[in-house]
Amino acid sequence: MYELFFEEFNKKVPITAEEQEQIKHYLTPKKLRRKQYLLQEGDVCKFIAFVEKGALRAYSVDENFTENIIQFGLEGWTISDLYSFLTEEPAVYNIDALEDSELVLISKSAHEEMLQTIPKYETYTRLNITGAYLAMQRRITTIISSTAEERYQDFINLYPHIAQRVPQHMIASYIGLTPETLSRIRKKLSSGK
Amino acid sequence: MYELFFEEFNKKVPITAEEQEQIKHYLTPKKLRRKQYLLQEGDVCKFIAFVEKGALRAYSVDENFTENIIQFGLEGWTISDLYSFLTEEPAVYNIDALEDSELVLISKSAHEEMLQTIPKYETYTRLNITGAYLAMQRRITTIISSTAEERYQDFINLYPHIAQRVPQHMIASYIGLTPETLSRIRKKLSSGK
DNA sequence: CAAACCCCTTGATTTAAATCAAGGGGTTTT
DNA sequence: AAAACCCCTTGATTTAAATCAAGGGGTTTG
Repeated sequence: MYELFFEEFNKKVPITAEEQEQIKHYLTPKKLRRKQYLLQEGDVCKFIAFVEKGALRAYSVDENFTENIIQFGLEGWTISDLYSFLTEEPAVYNIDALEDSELVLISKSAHEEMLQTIPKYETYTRLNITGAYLAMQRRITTIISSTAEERYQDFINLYPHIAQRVPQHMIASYIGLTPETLSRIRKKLSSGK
Repeated sequence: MYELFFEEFNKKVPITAEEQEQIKHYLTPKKLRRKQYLLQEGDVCKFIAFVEKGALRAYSVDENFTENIIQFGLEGWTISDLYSFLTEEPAVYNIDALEDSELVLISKSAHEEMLQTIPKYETYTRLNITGAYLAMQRRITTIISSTAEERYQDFINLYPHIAQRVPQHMIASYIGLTPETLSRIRKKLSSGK
């Protein structure tokens, strides 16, 4: 139920069995069916979600109803609309499941209580958000200075297994391309040009 | 010398005069002249820099010697090659001053000691990196789903005063455009089209 | 089992932005 | 004070990617 969560936690901050028991009280398991929403835009985001099993995505929808995927959430990853979570303003992102999934949710009050009472949780959170920041910085660097093909290559190098679990059109959206362009790039790359 | 640093610190985490004195021991003031490097790619980044006064930029250089600006650093902001700082691998970014500047540097050892001994410093760091993450997430959302004009508008809305302190070609680089394109957008926007 | 849906690819055309070139004007350096 | 440099703009052309359209094939639903 929380196996992977504590495995990842211990990678970042080793904790005792006692601390683990303490933290468990703040965690809420949740299952999602494929295509089921975890968060819809306009609602306040009231949790941080850790993915024990499955795959999620976070995306915004623009005025042409185009979905822009900003984040995937696979096993071991954390996903949220963090701005909404922290400020309690309405979310701008939607989050739903790409396959049946099992999550560990941390509510706002649990989050704040643990920050106050469990120093290793604050360290875990700082390291988590630092890792997310670095991933995003790297991503911006790539997006700003790369061709479409380079973007796809970079994505595949970074996440070799995601392509098998996520539709091509979602990968295209995530890296800022159209599905047709991605299709042409894939053809070109596979024919060795 | 550390006035703005503690002002920003207290905004995030109020600290006592005693804690402030304690933290002061870990801080190192530094002045940079305009165009002077703080960091060059290939060197390990050994500090986190807080900008008391002035303006800096962080950028990478691609194989065509094109500079891609990933971050500006104005008063009140923190700037570093964080990946290099944390992993001690060679930096991929350069950081230099756009005007004469005064900084507060935090070395790796100071950073780690304060994390261990001053809980409010860990909170300050977590809140800092969380803010940076949210800014970057918002930026990725904009870059992926906007036209060139929308990108510039968004930049100007977010940072109305930066345009007066930073050359246009650097703003163009930061938002992923060429100077010529930015110039045409500015002309179009100012003529009310 | 058929209809409906979804994913992906391909071709043709359009378009937003890049690239290349040139020049005006202000600032900095010698 | 002049040369050198830098910033910015504009025009012309090219190009990478988007858009539009169409269709094949697999999966899901009724």
